[in-house]
Amino acid sequence: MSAVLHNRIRVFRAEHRLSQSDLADIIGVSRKTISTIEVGRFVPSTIIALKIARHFEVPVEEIFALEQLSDSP
Amino acid sequence: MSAVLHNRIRVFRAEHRLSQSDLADIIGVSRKTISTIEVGRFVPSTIIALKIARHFEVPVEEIFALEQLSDSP
DNA sequence: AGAAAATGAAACCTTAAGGTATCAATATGA
DNA sequence: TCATATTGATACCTTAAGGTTTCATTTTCT
Repeated sequence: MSAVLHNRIRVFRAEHRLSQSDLADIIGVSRKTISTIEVGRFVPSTIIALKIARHFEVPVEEIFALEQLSDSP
Repeated sequence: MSAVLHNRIRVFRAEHRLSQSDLADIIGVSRKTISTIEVGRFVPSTIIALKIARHFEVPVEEIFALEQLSDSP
């Protein structure tokens, strides 16, 4: 199941002038969660992805994208 | 972070005549993973959600939807 | 420059995701 | 009807997500 998850959270945060803490509070998670997702260390749950996308009013695919690796078609 | 994640995987599987095993193989996860997600017992990772949506050629939001509960805006 | 805000990271902990294997019940089809 | 496929569930295990807290570094703003 090795795939890399790219994200553009930082871009959307910047556009909306939100700090990681701001977004974390809005979404209802900890700042660490936003930070680790943003840096690409953790893969968020679908619930978190949907909440972030919903807040920025874009589809999930505009924020998160798969980068194909070796396996998993 | 209590939210319920609705999904329409079964509908898309039916339309595409795929068994849980079929989809599991295509996505690269176990059948149990598809089953538990479909039944709503587990919340899948964003990677799995993207892979499922990509296979059915629809946005994630057409397959997975948040159902608001008490907290978490 | 100096204070305050923002960010990345680390340690530590708890719980959920996801894997394998197996079984029973239900569909499906020849 | 009988065989096969499909599905839901269970038990057990491993690892990653996500939380809290804290610290150092970097940005940002006066």
